[in-house]
Amino acid sequence: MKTSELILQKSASLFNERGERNVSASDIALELDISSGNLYYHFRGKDQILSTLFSSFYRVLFGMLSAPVTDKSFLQEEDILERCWFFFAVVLEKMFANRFFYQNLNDLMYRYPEIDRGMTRLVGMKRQVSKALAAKLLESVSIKSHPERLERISDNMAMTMIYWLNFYYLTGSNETEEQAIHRAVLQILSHCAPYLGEKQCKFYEECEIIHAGLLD
Amino acid sequence: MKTSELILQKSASLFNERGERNVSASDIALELDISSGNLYYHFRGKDQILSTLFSSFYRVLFGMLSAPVTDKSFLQEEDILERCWFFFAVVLEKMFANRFFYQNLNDLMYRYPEIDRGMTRLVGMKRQVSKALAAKLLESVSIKSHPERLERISDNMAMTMIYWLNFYYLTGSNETEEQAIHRAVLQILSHCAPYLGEKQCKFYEECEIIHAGLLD
DNA sequence: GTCTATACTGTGATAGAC
DNA sequence: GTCTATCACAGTATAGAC
Repeated sequence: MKTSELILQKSASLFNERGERNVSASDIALELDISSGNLYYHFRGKDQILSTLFSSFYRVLFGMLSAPVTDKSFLQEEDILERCWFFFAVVLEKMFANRFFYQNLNDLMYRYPEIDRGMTRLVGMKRQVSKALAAKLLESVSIKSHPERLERISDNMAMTMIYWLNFYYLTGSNETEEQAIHRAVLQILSHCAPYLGEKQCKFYEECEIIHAGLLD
Repeated sequence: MKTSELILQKSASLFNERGERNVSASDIALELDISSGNLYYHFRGKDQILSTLFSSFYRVLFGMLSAPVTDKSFLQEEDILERCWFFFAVVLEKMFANRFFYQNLNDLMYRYPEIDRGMTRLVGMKRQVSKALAAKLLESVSIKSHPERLERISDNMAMTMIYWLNFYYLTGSNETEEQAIHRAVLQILSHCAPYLGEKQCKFYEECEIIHAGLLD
């Protein structure tokens, strides 16, 4: 494996572990058993490592988030709730692998205009997608007459997508990655739970039961 | 006003503005037109300033959060939703004034064991209070048989309490402090909205209307 | 590509004069 | 209490040898 690839990989894992601010260029070099001079040969500095990590993260996540609004068939499916479940699970998995961006969101956006712009766009997509999915899930319910209600719900979904893993960490829980992600998906969908139709409600409750089972 | 008081006050406002990590002891001294030597006479360093700010924040917020579970009469009131509204508004106002703690929560908890312990306890209280309030608000509804549903809702409330202001900032909104806080309260209460009784629902909708009016 | 050596910077921190 | 040095150190960055 190429050194520059190794640097990116190790940087991401150290950032996740200790927080981006608490990892210096020398720390990364040290952990990889290379000299810091070598590291600076491959990247102009920590800034560029971060920038590279972010653009690749941005590209992938943006693609994932676009799917439901781009792919016409997505929203038409019979089993829309199941599709939502998988959609959020995949997105959250990607976010989890790069959770250092979310754990220090404000600081990173303050210091790097590039991350600021990118994250703002990603948040925009998250809200847009949440709104589209919520609208579909709740189309049979009578909140159509309350547009601000729908917005309230989709904003809650977007916020949960972004912050649930942080929050869950705060509660001192130490589940496996898989459990944490499933729980997060459940928590996102919970915003729609009171409005679900009978068949969808059944699926949602099954998810709850399966998740409860995982915790034993 | 005493210099040490001025230091604390200016530190908090700079932390809110630029993020704690981006403010050095010399920055604080500079902004106050005092020498950094003078600052170090009053505090052992930035650590101690932060520690002082946190203990005072912790003491006040913990007291506020305890009220509903300590004060027996709180949950017995007729107008429980109104009381919840004021409760959250007061708590959020305090949190807003010290928002730098929440904007860099992970990093601060990673670096300062004291903040870690304190914040963990505060989060615990937030969850406990949310649960008690949600249980009261929803007591007439049939989710009593679904204890995990109640937990889902109260966790959503606690998460919203902690992260809504961060999220709202991400959406690029630039409301006044007052509007932002009112919106946050509304968003917290929205988790209970689908389960409210007729009379409470009316109050909730009034809040929505008033808030919408504020935005014009 | 990789190393060693070195220089620059910002921040944290203290001593001693006033 | 407040100031003016001054020091120590960590993190960033570069030059030049191999």
